[in-house]
Amino acid sequence: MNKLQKSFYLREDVVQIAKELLGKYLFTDLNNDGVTGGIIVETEAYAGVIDKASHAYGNRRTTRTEVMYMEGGVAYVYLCYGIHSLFNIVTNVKDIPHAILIRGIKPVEGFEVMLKRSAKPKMNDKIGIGPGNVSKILGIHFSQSGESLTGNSIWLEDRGLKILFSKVISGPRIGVDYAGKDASLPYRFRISL
DNA sequence: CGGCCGATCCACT
DNA sequence: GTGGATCGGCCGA
Repeated sequence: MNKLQKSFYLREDVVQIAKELLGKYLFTDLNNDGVTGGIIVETEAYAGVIDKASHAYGNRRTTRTEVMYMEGGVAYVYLCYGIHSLFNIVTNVKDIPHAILIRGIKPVEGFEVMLKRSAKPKMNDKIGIGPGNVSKILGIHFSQSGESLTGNSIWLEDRGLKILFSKVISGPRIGVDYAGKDASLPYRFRISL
């Protein structure tokens, strides 16, 4: 197993890391349900205090956003629209609140458990598409915000899958119209597998 | 302390 | 293509 180590998350270029996350494997082992996970196929970068789309814009610190100020390599999970837990990966060093939203995975392990969590009738590659669905099928809850990504509950692996940069589609982020000109930054990355 | 609203999803037309 | 579900956190009073 080639688990991504702390050093991967501590680098300063959050946009670069967001791109590199495509093709990496995201796994969870929670609630004694066994290992579940898949290949990351869509990400969005949130570039900290200067990014109006980020919860940490303007160095805003609250109980919720404090997790983003932790040293890279932890999960930032928060509730959206009262229903969905959205899973983010915190990067950069302590006090630099960078984060990457995982918007989609392609399931590879623990199909039965993920299908059950999704409450969908049948399995397909779409059950992991959408940031709310990612957390849902992986069993991630916003109470897990701050959880380490180098432990045994939630982690990432590099299994040697190569992504052609020519196949990576970039574009503006979703649902951030309120962010002024930052809304048009090409911080969203995805691939089709 | 109360009101507002969001980095969404799904069922329905 | 559209609107309803649903609730914790943020902000202003």
